[in-house]
Amino acid sequence: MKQREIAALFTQMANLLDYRGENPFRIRAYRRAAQNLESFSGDLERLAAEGRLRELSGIGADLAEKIREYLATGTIGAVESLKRKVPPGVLALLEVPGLGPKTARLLTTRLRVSTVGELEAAARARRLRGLPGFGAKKEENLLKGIGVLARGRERMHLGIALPLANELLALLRRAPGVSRVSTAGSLRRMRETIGDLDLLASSTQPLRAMEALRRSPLCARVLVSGTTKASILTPDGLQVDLRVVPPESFGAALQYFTGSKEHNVRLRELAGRQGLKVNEYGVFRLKTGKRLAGREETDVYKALGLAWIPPELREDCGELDAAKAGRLPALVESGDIRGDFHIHTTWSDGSDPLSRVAKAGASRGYQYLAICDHSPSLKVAHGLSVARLRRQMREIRALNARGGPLRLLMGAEVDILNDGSMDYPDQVLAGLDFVVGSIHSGFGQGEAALTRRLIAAMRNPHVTLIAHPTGRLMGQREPYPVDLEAVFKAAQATGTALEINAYPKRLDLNDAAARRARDAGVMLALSTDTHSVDQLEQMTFGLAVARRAWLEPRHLLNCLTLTQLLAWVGRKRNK
DNA sequence: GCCGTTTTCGGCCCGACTGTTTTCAGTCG
Repeated sequence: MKQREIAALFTQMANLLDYRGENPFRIRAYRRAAQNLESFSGDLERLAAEGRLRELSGIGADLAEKIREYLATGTIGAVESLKRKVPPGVLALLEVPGLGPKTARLLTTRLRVSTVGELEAAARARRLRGLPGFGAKKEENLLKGIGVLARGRERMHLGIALPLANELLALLRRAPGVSRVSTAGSLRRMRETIGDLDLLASSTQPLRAMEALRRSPLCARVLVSGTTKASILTPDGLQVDLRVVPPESFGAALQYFTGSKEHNVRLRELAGRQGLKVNEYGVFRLKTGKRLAGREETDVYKALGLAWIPPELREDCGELDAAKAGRLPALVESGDIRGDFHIHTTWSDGSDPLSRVAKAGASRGYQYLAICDHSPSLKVAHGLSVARLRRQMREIRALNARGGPLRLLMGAEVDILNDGSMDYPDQVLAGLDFVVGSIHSGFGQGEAALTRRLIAAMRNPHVTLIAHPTGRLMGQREPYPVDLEAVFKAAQATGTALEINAYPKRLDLNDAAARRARDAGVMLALSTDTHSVDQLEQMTFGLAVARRAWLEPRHLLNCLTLTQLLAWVGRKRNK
């Protein structure tokens, strides 16, 4: 996680340089480097040790040296010395929405304001409106910005953002003149958390679409509203940005507003080298201004000599090179999913009985569901004693005997105990079709001990899958420390699958880790950790992680047929 | 400060909205 810290310092550097009015391209270089570091999922310290930092895009000789300096000393001298040259509160002032470097400079030099608190006081005392370029309105907007800052700009997870977006899209679809609508931004890329909700519509009457949004009960406040874009705040304080474009530009706008920013910058550079220009209205020839594409997103990419790139890949992580070379992955799709693992029922802490779960799985077209209730140590979840487990197995056999397209697998989510042993004896595990190993206790043991526990579980021939390998709960619990590279190695060597838990607060493994696991030759599995039948739908979120991790059907246990799956489980046991 | 099918120097993505500056600067994405 050192890359996060360094990214934050590079961003500070950019802000400080910006405040001082330095070369904007130098500033951009710092911002770009920060962004790339932020999303870098590999082992930065190893890269540094091998002298390969400059392989990262946006990192040249100078920034590589600054990264090395941070890894060695924990600080970057250039950042520290620049901080000493500006008034102390500048970085905090720049956090205020609507307040940029120029305004910060004006405030600190002309009014001697150096903290957000002083700024608020000055604004309330109406001392800003005398400044050049300042009026009553700007003063008021800065106060609003301070309010937004104070409330904190929380990112929401996909499980909340997606239903909200669908509701707004339905509302826009009904607006007069609207022909097409779509999500855009990080939501369309299916990032695990969303900052602002970006929506796109094509319409011949854009103002009517804006009006529909403004009049919706989901609009608590209008932030901006022009002829092609509007921003509102929902009652929960979430910002929704709507863009409306004419139908002939829908594809180009969709491409543009989906991002990521880095992906788009690369795309435009690519266009420039071909004598083309890309903006939200289309692809144009620079010389003649002739429009080559715009109505469909696929045509935008095609005009640049590229295959259409799935939104989940648009993070400037090699997707443009792959598209150019025709080597984009054939990403897993929902139709490839043949079953779900890690399902809870009323036998432990689930709220639906086996029969109902089986019916729900069948109606999703699944071939199999692994029923995995808790093991005895997890008392709060009514973990099953061996005797109760055997009774449950009898019920599963009886349900399977009725026939039908779906097979229930006899499984269990078995606690990995503090010493790395499993919460059921081996002969009990041997009688199950599918065994999920989980850590639910002893999170504080430290990285070495936790890693040893996971590896010990994987060495048990009956353990099929390790659930939620880092234990994180977004917004509630940090991941426990674990050496994932060692875990990947052991998973590959033992033939144990690792879970991508689809519960939207977990998404564990996350996209970056799942991609590394794939590269290490590990088999992955999507499971919803369902506690009631409607949660089977959360497979959508797991699929999003898988696609962002560049996974194809061959990388996922869920894409095997029942026969193949049972053979896969058997191979480990017979090793 | 980075980077190279046009380059080791000279470029570097592009446009919307707001407020106040009667023609544009600042901020944002």
